[in-house]
Amino acid sequence: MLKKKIIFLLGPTGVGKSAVAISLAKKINAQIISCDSMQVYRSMDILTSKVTFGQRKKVKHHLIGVINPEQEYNVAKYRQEALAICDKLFRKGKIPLFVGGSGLYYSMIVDGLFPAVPQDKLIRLKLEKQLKLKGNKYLYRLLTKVDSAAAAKIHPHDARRIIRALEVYLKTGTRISQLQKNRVGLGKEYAVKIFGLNSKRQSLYDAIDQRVDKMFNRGLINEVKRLIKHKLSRTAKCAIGIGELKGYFAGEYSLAEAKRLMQCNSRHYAKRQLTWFRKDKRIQWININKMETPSQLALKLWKKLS
RNA sequence: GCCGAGAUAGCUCAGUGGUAGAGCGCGGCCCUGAAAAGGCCGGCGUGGGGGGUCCGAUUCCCUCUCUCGGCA
Repeated sequence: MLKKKIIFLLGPTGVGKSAVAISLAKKINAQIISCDSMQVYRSMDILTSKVTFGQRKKVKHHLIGVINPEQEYNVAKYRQEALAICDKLFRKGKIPLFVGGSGLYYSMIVDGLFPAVPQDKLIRLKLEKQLKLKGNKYLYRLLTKVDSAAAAKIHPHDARRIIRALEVYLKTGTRISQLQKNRVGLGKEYAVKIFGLNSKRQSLYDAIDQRVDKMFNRGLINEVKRLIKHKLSRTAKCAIGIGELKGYFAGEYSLAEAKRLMQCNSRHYAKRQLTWFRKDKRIQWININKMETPSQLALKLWKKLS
């Protein structure tokens, strides 16, 4: 039986994945599935550097602008939706091309998520309250008692992960460290190709700085002004640019400073993405050295698909 | 030209007669239902040049250069 092809194109923010992906998709009759935790939101087009509608007409893009920014989103939802789209594409004889930079989302598609233990609002609230009252040391000690393996992996300051681990234990009576062993990723029926796009650090940072400049020229300020009239979900409001511009709107600092902060935070983000991807030895890296066009890069990738 | 202040990490600046720190930046790392989030680790240095005092100078003295104020 012929294996089902799935292709991933990963890389840090601003490296130029989108254009390459479109060019590649056209060559191989693929459709693009975004692998981006922020582009799933509507009304955040400039902010998250979505590809234009015109470009999206050339190649069908999935999971871009499908969620209301007032709603929360997470990996589990993403995985479910992305895999459903994958199946649909296979039935149509199309190749799914995942494109994005959200390392966790990528990893949960390829390597799987442990059996469903969704968030539990009540348990969460209780734990968050305890965190405020008694501090993270208290919660960490609690975790050490119920799941020492998880505690060993989590830093005592990392409140978010401590809470999640406790939540899983309190809800199911099973340790998260135990559950994490049961991951089901993409099976043998798939032929998976994973590419990473990267460039020299300085060029990447220059590109990021320029991209933020362009966002402002395209009307970022108005977009964010419109956006923050609504009560954004705690996931949506994490997009780089919202907090930075809010500070400016509140008169805490100048517009130039807001821009500087955005550039700085985007660079930090890109650096963390690279750390995440670097350890994944399945990724075939394509380094952009010269003035290669997206279609030239796509051709390079295409040749490696053979 | 005169007077004053200063010159220390990529930037802004502390500090000390026994070869130096902080914040930011920068680098590395962790990551399983918030992931553009959250957390951890790392000082990356010809102390402006030259001379002197001293066992020893980044620190004290002299001088030069430069920068910033003020007066001309």
